[in-house]
Amino acid sequence: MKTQLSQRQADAIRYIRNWLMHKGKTPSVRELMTALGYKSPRSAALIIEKLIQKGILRKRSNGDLQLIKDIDADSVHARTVDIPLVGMVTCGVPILAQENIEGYIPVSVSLAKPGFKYFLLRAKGDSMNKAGINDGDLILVRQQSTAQNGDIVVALIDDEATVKEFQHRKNCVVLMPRSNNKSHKPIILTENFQVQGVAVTTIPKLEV
Amino acid sequence: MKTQLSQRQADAIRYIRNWLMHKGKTPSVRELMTALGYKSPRSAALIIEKLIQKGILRKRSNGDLQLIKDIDADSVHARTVDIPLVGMVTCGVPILAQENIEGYIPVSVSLAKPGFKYFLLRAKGDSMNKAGINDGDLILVRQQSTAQNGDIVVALIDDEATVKEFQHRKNCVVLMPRSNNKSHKPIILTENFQVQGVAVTTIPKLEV
DNA sequence: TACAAAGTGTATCATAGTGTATAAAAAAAG
DNA sequence: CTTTTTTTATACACTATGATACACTTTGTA
Repeated sequence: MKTQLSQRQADAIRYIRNWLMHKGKTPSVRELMTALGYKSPRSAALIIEKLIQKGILRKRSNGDLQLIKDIDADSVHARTVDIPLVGMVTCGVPILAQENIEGYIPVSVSLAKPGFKYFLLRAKGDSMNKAGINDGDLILVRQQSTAQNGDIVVALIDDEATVKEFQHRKNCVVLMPRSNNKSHKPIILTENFQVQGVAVTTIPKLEV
Repeated sequence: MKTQLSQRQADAIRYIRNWLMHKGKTPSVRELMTALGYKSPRSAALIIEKLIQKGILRKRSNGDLQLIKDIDADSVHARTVDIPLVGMVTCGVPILAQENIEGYIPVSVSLAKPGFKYFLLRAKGDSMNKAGINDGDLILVRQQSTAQNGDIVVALIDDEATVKEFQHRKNCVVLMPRSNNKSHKPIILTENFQVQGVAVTTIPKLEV
């Protein structure tokens, strides 16, 4: 399988993959156009035609595009998707709102699997250091509103992104710290609260 | 192999090699024409045909030219080895596959030591300028699949040869940019990915 | 409901650059 | 001089790109 791709075509595939990951659909011709630096929709349409011809894209009956044989994450050819890095959480706003996103970091698709939404969160404090999460680490979080007992979850408590261990009790939810610092206390919540996501991996602090 | 070359043919090879090293492609027929002082594209095309006939150039299936061997390599006193120059990376194929090699460039054996495999790669962008690697520089890479923390490695990320600093963390691998441009982000990968090689030297871009 | 605005994919035509081919002109060799 | 080789001047087909237009769908609003 030796598919000769031009630079533009490779850029297009990566752009489409990211768009799929974050918005759940493929970009329009004009969005691809501006993203690739073209000035005519025709040029982007031609790129798409070429990719369809090469069997990488497919056009469904309803006109939508589908990315076919892209996701083969072998160890030699690493593929990545851009995951938003959430910095400070702004009050009263969804955690993934534009104003909370500091930037996008490429993450291997073997960590951030297409089909789910992820974000990266910078850990603060030492409330989870027994779980290997220390101040400044990056936490890769899969966005979902449900959790199992023992999961490390991200929750919005008092307009702050909190990382704790999830424990569902008889009629309430407890968020447990995992720290050797005794000053951190469990947080007790009612059952009808929502988690923002579940931690998948942590990346030790990157000194930049 | 004593290939007798006319002056014009030798000039053409030098010109083509410079284009390969600095622009990453072979010149068009008309550019060769003006460079050699011809006034008709036919003349330059004839030169190319002759060089193909002598086995110095090769025409690929897609029409691009490839520099098979370099004239300097014929000179006995020059203690050089021909190192493949890798251009666009074809997806799903080893980085040193024939279709990725634009040509061969003579490099001193004091840099490319016999016993290892090397290739040359053209740096793109400014993501490593703090490490002294700037856009357009040629990077001499020793081919190997292991790396130490802090090594400047070449990896295949999203069908592109990426040059970054290698950092192995607890449960993942991070490729760090070394730039004073903040827009470059680290790339987060899993442990089961392979490095293509380690940068040995960089050859700064020269003006043509 | 009706209508306007914006966004969608697609098509048309023009332009510039590409490699290549043809035949005439010029130069070199006999 | 004639013959052969090299160089020139064009022409042709092909590709990539750009500017623009057209019909269609969605969406918000009156």
